[in-house]
Amino acid sequence: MEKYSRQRQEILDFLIESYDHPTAEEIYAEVKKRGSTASKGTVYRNLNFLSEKGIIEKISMLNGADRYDYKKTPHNHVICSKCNKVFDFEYNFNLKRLRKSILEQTEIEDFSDYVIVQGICKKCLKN
Amino acid sequence: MEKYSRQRQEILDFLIESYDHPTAEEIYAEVKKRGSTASKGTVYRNLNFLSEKGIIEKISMLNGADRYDYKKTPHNHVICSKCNKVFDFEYNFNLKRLRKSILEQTEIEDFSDYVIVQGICKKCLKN
DNA sequence: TTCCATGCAAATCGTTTGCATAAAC
DNA sequence: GTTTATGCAAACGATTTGCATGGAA
Repeated sequence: MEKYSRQRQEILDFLIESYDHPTAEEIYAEVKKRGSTASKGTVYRNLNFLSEKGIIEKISMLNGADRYDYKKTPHNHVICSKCNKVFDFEYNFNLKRLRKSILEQTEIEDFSDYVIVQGICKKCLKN
Repeated sequence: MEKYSRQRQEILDFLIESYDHPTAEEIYAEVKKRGSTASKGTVYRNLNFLSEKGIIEKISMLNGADRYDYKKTPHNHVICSKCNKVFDFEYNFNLKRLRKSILEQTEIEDFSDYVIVQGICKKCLKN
């Protein structure tokens, strides 16, 4: 039930080479600049499609537009709650123990092997 | 520069007794039902005020409206990415080590002592 | 030739804002 | 009296949707 399209490919291609968690708006602007015919609706539709497929990750933001990340290797995110910048970090959680805690305490059955932490970045701390 | 108001108190009171991470809309409906005169604008303004003060926590959602939580005791959140339900869980992270990883790998200086995990709940897994 | 994906624009949702009024101090 | 908070409605940004058309299988 899935069909190839040039626009979807262009959007995914951009995300694969992208390392700074762009917003839908930024993705739209960039693929346009590269000559894509993709409309804004198509960009949103494909971002949803790709994240439902598990190919990319939708990063929900505290304030402002969501951001998107191609799933290269599993990694965690820290988000600056002032400027919304997203940083990647690697960390070896005790997944077995974390899994046990969540299963025991909540109704969640299946979950991601990465976490999100909120914080304030150096730059914003100065201001 | 801060002044008491009945509406703010009503909103906070509701959040204190609330254990299910309501949205702004739900908070508005509930305080209204209890006889508050608070308008929707006032609800939003106060939720922002209270979360900037650190009295409540704003939980940014993957899809749909943000949710709010009175800060009872520090705890982590797992969010079902299908139905958006938020579950609390307690877990003893190795905060020292986590702190070190984040400081070394990112520009984040100061961060929360809880994490957010994404998952799918039992109910949604069935469908 | 059948569907799925697109482009476009209008619609929707969640949230913020401007302004006149009301309440706190 | 001065300042901060409110109510209301309009404005806003981000995202979704309906519909006619175009492109892939």
